[in-house]
Formats: sequence, structure tokens, C-alpha cells
Amino acid sequence: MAKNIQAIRGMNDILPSQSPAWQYVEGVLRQVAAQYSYQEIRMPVLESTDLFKRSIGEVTDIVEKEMYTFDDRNGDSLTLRPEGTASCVRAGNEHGLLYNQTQRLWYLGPMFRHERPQKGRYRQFHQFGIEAFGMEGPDIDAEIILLSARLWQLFGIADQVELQLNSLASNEARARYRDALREFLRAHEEHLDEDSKRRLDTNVLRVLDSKSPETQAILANAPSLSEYWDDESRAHFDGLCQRLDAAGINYSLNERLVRGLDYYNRTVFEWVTTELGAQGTVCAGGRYDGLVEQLGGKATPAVGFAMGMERLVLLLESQGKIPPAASIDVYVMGATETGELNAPAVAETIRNLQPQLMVQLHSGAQNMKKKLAKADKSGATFALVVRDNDYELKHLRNRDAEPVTAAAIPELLGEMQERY
RNA sequence: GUGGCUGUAGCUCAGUCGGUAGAGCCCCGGAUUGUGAUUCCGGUUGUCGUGGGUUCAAGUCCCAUCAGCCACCCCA
Repeated sequence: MAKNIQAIRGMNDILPSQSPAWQYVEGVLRQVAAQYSYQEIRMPVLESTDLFKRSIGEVTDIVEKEMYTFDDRNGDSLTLRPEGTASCVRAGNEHGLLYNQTQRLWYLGPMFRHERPQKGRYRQFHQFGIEAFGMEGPDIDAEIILLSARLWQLFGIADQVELQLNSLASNEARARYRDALREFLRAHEEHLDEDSKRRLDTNVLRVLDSKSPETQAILANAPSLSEYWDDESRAHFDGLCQRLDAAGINYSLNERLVRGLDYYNRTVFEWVTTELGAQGTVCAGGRYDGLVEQLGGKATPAVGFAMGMERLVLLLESQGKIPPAASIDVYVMGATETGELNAPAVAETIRNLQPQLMVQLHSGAQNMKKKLAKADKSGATFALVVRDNDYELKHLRNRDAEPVTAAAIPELLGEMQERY
């Protein structure tokens, strides 16, 4: 026997038993995106490595150690996308979608990061993303947050997620704060955890969400980002809060929320849950007003978020919010030699007349007992038994129901899709 | 990348002190000769994750490795 080949670590098969859940989730996402007049964009899974280095940031963990990067046959360095925003901006610039116009876009697809897998974190994972371009006011920030809030509502998990908000302000204000924070932390450097010491030089803001109790104790007296907000960013943030208040959206200000990608400015937000262990962020995003220009386009304000599909599905499963999969309506079998010959044609006739019904044709030569047992186990609501010159429709979920003979079947098939 | 725990049949799991691999479910056949419950009878499950080592003998002990889970880290 050949040696077993397994799936690559951290990359999962979505099996037939799970695909209905994914289809349900994807259907709701598509429907809501359309409801808000967002259009789908599909980007390649492979991009030039430089795209991610220039957008996400050279010294971020994603770029430094988590990307699947390799040389193409001609020597170009290519990377499996670790996120969607950079690709989306690249595509928008490349096709003139962002020039002097507004754009509301969404995408859905696999992303790749080489991390140690655990619950809610995989090396190939799927993100649903929303990106809005060319709009600088807080109204569009509010719009995409309201869109995400509607999703929780529709999925029935609004009580399991909490919105956290912050503003990273302008690049200049953030730079001033970064200096102040670094100066403050230098004075306590010896008491910081190792990771935070390293970040003093590379990415001071990330020290803010360190989980080390000692570091958090030090941070209690640190200068806060909001003290360094510039007036315009403050007004933007206030404008967003007012709109969320008016729409009845609850949120909490989290000044420690800084996000891991370099391109964010002003509004940042996360929807978090306590139901998924260590990977509690199910949706996160913010403003990235400088990225379009940074990637070669005309300066264009932008805001967006990404949602982790695996985490969303896990959350829905943990809350029992996945609707049951559709079941077979009619299981068709022949009961005589002629009946077996005619059964496929009969099944086709049902599919022609009632396209909504799920019809499964029995396969294999077995006695009636076996066929009906198969029909029963298939989960079908009805079994249609085809004989030489007539049919019989048996209700498999209600043994007391009288079998329906040939004459009444057409009408009954018509009623079926409404009743069952 | 670091640490802890775990890998036995398709699934859920047992396997004592190292002594020829087990149960339930599922599946297949029969009792019932062409009508799905239940019951009863019979049957197939396997590189014990993989590769080495110790031993007369390894599912069991040791080492390595792969994978999964949980946490760190990171992030959606």
C-alpha cells in the first residue's frame, strides 16, 4: 500500500458534513454585502512579495516570519497572500477603480500565514473582507461597523460579540505618542517582559497589548494615546461615536487596541468574543488613508475590515446557530424490472416539474426491504416506488400516513415544496 | 518559533506487570423468497501515526519524527 499523504499542517479539508454551514455563512455574507451595495472583487492568491512588504510593514510579524514566500521560475519573489487589503488596493489601483471615485467592495477567500496552528488559527484560513474607498468622513466608518453588527444579528450571535474601538489618530500624532511611550517605557525597561523589550525598538505600540501582568502594571501609568490625538482625528472619532450612538450600537473604548498592521490610522476596531479561547477576535479593521498612495495610487481615504470565517463558523457552532442542512425530499426506487428501468426517467420528470425538490435516485440491485431501509436512512421525507404501470409515494417520516397512489402524486409533489 | 497534553478499526474508546489486537456504533448478509421500527443470528474491519532502539518478546519502555489539541507568541 502506498504511503499515506496527509494535508499540509494547518490546512483543513471542509468535509461534506461541514460544507452546509459554510454555504449558509457565505450566503448571509453575500446577501448583506449586496444589501449595503457592496460589490464583489476576486483577487489572485499569489502576489509579488513586495506588495505585502510595502503595505503590511517590513518589521511586522506577518512579513518577518509568517509569509509563504518562494521564487517563481523566473526568479521573481512571490507570496501567498496573508491578507486581502493589500491585494484589493493593488487591484483597485491597477484597474483605475479608485481614481477620483468611491468604491464599496467585498471579497471572500483563503489567506495564508505560517503560524503554529491552534483553535481558530490555521495556516490556510478564510477571510470575508469589506473595503470602502474614497470616503473620508466617519459616516463610512459607521456604515461598515453597522454592516458587521447586522451580520451578528442575522447570525444570532449579537450577544456573544463585543465591539472595541480606538483611534490611532494621524501619523504625526501617533509618531509623537510613540516617542513619548518609548521614553516612558525606557525608564522601566528592566521590568518589561522579553517581547516588550524587543518591541521598544521595533514596534512600541504593540507593547500596549502585551499579556504580561508586570508589563500591564507598568502601562497603567503610561501616557495614553488619546492625549496625543490631533483635533481632526478627535473630531472624526467623536463623529463615529455619535453615529454609533444614534444607531444604538454598544461599544467600548480600548486605548490598548493598536492592531498589528502598519497601514492603519485613525479608526481601528475589533469585534471580540470570549467563546473561542485565545483567538477571540472574530472581525477587525480600521482606516488606512495612506495605503492607496503608498502603493502608487492617488491619495485616497479608505476603511475596511476582515472577518475570520473559521472563527465565525466555530462561534456559530458553539452557539448552536447553524441551521440544519437541507434533506432529501424524494427517494426514487424501482420495484419491478420495468420499474427499475423507468426510475431514472421518473426522477428526471420530478426534477423538471419541481426544480426545488431534492431528488435522490436509488442505485444498486437490492430487494425492497433494503431499498426502503436505504431510503429511510437517507433522511428523505418521501419514497417514490416505481412499478410497471403505477407509482406509490410513501411518507417516510410518518408511518401512519396512507401511501399515495399514482393519480394523486403530481399535485402532492406540487404541494411538497411548501409543506416540507 | 516556545511549552504542556494526546495519537489503537470509518467513528467513540478499552487494552492490567512487556507475552499472538478488543468492545460499542457503523457497514454487509440472514431470520422475513418484493415494502423502511424493534429484536435475534452471523460476518469484515487495523502498517496500534511514522521511523529507529532496548528485549527471547513492544500497542505497552526509550529516542527521533509527523500530526492534532491547549496555551505563549501573533492575529482574523
